[in-house]
Amino acid sequence: MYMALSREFFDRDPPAVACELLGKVLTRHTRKGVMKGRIVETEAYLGQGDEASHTACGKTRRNASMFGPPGIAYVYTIHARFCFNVVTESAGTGSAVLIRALEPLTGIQQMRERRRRCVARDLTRGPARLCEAFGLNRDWDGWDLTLGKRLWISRGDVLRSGAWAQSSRIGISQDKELPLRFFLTDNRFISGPSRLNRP
DNA sequence: AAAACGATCTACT
DNA sequence: GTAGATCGTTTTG
Repeated sequence: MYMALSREFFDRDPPAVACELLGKVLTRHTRKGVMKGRIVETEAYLGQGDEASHTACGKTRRNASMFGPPGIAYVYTIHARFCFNVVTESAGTGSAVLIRALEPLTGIQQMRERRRRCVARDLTRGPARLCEAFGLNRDWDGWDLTLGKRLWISRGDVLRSGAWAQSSRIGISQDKELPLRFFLTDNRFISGPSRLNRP
């Protein structure tokens, strides 16, 4: 069967984890059955030195779980929606990877029920959209994703070399461009490329 | 207590 | 491509 990713997998620098999460499978079991989605887009947030990270200004009630051990979830609200991250590196570092888009695999009916009136392609294309489809909210903040229980991430397909690409971070003003965003090339469920900065 | 803000989405052009 | 919605969290007075 499919094994949950280990704590060691997440106990590395965020860009490495963000890159290798591509192709992995997010699974959630509910009373209605199982939902699976292939991770196709991610974004790394470094620790406290990173201006764009929620932990840049230290620990608050909202971001507390981001200072926890690697492999636990950090779920926060933004614009009346939720976003789902996985904590990376050792406890106290404050780094994480944001899951930006999934390719729906199984349990699509269940996802559609949570996301009425949306076209199939938009079901899980975007960080807040996938949270709605999977029913992820602040209740999941701090959940240990290495346990392989009701919500976890397992190995997916073996990716051929060059199946992924990286780009600069968007949506934040910085003096330097950082290669922190990753996505599977030629996947129709990524949200990024149409919105990325181009020369 | 009030105001400002944000790792976004939808609808519409 | 973008204006407007939406509301919890943090910051400010």
